[in-house]
Amino acid sequence: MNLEQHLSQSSFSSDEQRLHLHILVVARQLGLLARRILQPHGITPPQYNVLRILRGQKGHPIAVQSLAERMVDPSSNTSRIIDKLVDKGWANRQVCPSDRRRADVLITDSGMTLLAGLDEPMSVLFQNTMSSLDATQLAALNDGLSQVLDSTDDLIEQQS
Amino acid sequence: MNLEQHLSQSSFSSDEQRLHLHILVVARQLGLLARRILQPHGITPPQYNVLRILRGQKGHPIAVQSLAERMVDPSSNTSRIIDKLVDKGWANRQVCPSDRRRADVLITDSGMTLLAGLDEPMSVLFQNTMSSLDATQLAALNDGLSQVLDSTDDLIEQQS
DNA sequence: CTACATTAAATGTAGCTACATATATTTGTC
DNA sequence: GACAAATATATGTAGCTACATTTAATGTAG
Repeated sequence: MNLEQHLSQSSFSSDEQRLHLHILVVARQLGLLARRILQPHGITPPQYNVLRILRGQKGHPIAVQSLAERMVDPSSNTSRIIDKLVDKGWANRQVCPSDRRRADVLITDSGMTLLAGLDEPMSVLFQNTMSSLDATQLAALNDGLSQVLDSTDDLIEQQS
Repeated sequence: MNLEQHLSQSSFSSDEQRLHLHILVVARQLGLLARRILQPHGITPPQYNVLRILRGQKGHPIAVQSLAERMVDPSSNTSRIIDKLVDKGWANRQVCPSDRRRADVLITDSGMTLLAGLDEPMSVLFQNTMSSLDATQLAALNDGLSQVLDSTDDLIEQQS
């Protein structure tokens, strides 16, 4: 089932447009599959993303702003994502003593336990979705998307 | 700026995970750029997606369900997207006489005019974001993502 | 030391998705 | 023809993003 069949469309106006749509459609499917793994554990993809960043801090607290920079979806909503994590006992938030505008965020033991149980199924998901690609293709896709990321970064920066 | 820099992360656990994140991050950026082109015209990406499908019908009405199948984000919310298009005068909806459960949707002249003005800037966006890729890379990316799409389709189907 | 600008985080709003459910209509079975 | 199953669409809800604004704390110039 190629993109044309997936969207019931006979053709696209250019290979560039086709790639654009390919990226959007595949991203949607990957997000959907991840969501279904996470949902039974009561966690959403952005919450999982934040929790993984917190674990990567290895005990060092991190400010909300630095968290936002590392997220897949860096937005001004990081505060609200953290609210949910704190509500569920997976993270801790406290005002930074040296700069009381800042909020230091830390993962809790409960959060670490949750992540430990999710590592394997998520890793299996990565393998399953990419299983048809050989090492050469994997590298070519990563390289190509890295170039596209550069272009989009430039275009987004130009606008600000 | 590669993915590691973009997410302020030193490494990933596998090339598969790196590709997974690459796809999500690039999709987000492409969506953001598209949104900024569309926003001044008062239309959102999903609304634009639906309107383009309606134009592709060349005057033939289409049912909500068929529309949903052709969308990048096929969801149960197509009705609400159409609500917005109708409110803004870009589309028409009327009960299908032969099956009154169905709603036939058509693009209006106003909708056609809107799309005509958006064709060029959107096409420029596709070219700009993909400009660093040569024809071989474009083909490799489209082929690779097509394989991933197959895998995700299989995995999603298994679950239903 | 006061006034203004800057910064960090939180909040308000509109629009979106995913999932579940409700409503209305048609189809199929007896 | 009545009635259950299936179908097409619409609606309810929680959580999400993008953008703008607000609140609180810190920096800085005079």
